[in-house]
Amino acid sequence: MAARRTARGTREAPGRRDEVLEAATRVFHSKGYATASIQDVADELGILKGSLYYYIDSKEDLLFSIIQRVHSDRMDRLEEWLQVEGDALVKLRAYLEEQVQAYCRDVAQVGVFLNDFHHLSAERRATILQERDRFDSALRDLLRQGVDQGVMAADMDPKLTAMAIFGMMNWISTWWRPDGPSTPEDVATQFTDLVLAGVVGPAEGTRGNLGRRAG
Amino acid sequence: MAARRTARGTREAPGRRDEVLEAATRVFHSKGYATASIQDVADELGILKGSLYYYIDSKEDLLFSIIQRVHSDRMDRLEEWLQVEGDALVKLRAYLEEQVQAYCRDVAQVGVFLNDFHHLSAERRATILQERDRFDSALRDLLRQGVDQGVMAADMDPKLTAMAIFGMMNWISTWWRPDGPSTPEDVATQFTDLVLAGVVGPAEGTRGNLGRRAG
DNA sequence: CGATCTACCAAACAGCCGTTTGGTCGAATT
DNA sequence: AATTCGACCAAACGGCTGTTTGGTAGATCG
Repeated sequence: MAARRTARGTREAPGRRDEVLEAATRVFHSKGYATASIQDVADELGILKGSLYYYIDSKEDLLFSIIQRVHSDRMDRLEEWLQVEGDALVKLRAYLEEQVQAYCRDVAQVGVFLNDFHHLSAERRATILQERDRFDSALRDLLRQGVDQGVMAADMDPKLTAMAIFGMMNWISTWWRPDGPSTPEDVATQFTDLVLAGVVGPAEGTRGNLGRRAG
Repeated sequence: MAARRTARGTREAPGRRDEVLEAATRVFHSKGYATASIQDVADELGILKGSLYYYIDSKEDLLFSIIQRVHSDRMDRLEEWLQVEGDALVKLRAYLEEQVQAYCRDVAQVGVFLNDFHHLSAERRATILQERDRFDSALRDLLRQGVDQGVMAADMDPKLTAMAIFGMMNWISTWWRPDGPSTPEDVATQFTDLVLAGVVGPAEGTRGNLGRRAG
């Protein structure tokens, strides 16, 4: 079996540790990190709460492990997306379809990431916030490019529009359920169509005149 | 001074009690209900934590008072909005401009309502959920009418589009700050224009073809 | 002037929290 | 066969939590 060092700190059997993380993810997602107790996580696994400390260092460490995992997944998807070629509309469509589907598929992890992010220690929060800024500005930059290229409405504000898009995506974790009526594809299609048409704006007249009574 | 009954349970001096609610709202909004302690609220007011019980019955009672207040405000705005006349696009514009601005102006209260709603007792939660359903379905119904009237895209799904709109509105409480760069009017304008153009869809061709490569 | 009421303080309460320590028991290794 | 190791149990720890109780200085009132 070759050299099989069981050195301290080396995670050798990833199986059980992953089960712990998954159980904690479910518990944190449904009760919230602050409300959920170590006891709750232990119950979900069927062991005593003290036994959990065989796998974790602290409760916050458990949260960090979960968040780090989703976060790096999300950053990986961003890197891949940056390779997409085409104009701003093509890239925006690719971004939304991929991202929205992922937000549904990993709904529990994403939910913990978004809701309980601020329970991390200051240093850990800062580490992740730094990368998260890259994530946020990527969308803003894309929208700005769309305006500059003339394919999106001239009076569209990239910053606020980005917040609107993040809002509808981030909110997914609060209502979407895998056993619900809508598939990840359904959500992605509807959200994408809404935003795409939205940033382009109406064909007739200026953007802000839809649904406005003559004046 | 006429009859000035100081009957038990009658809130006679609304001043200080309101200060308590406002302090709790600030604390709950920034730390979250579960994390925030009665101690934190007392510190914000500059009194001892035991003294708080002169004004409240329990911590959950405090939360309920806050939530009930925002909730009834929101329902009041809904009632007023139901009186607006015009086609679906006119009504949607009125809805968004009013709602988005209110979500900014009462950002702390709305934040507590959305984030800590699930910490209420089961009965209280059920009471509010019932009315909240009316709130949610009002927007869904409006979108459905828009499709039926032919002023909105035929392939737009009212349920999912409503969730997208709620998402961008509800997310406001997590990022918008009164001392930030954008005014409530800015946000309302951008969000409204985005959604209005979005639900109508692009003029040329079908809705789903924007930003899609030929195939 | 005495009584009542308002708005708090001071101190304690039980209960749950995250965490630590020491032990156990079967399986794997040597 | 002896030892080590992985995976957990059992029980305790101090600390903080929400809440209660009893008291009190000052304003108000009759």
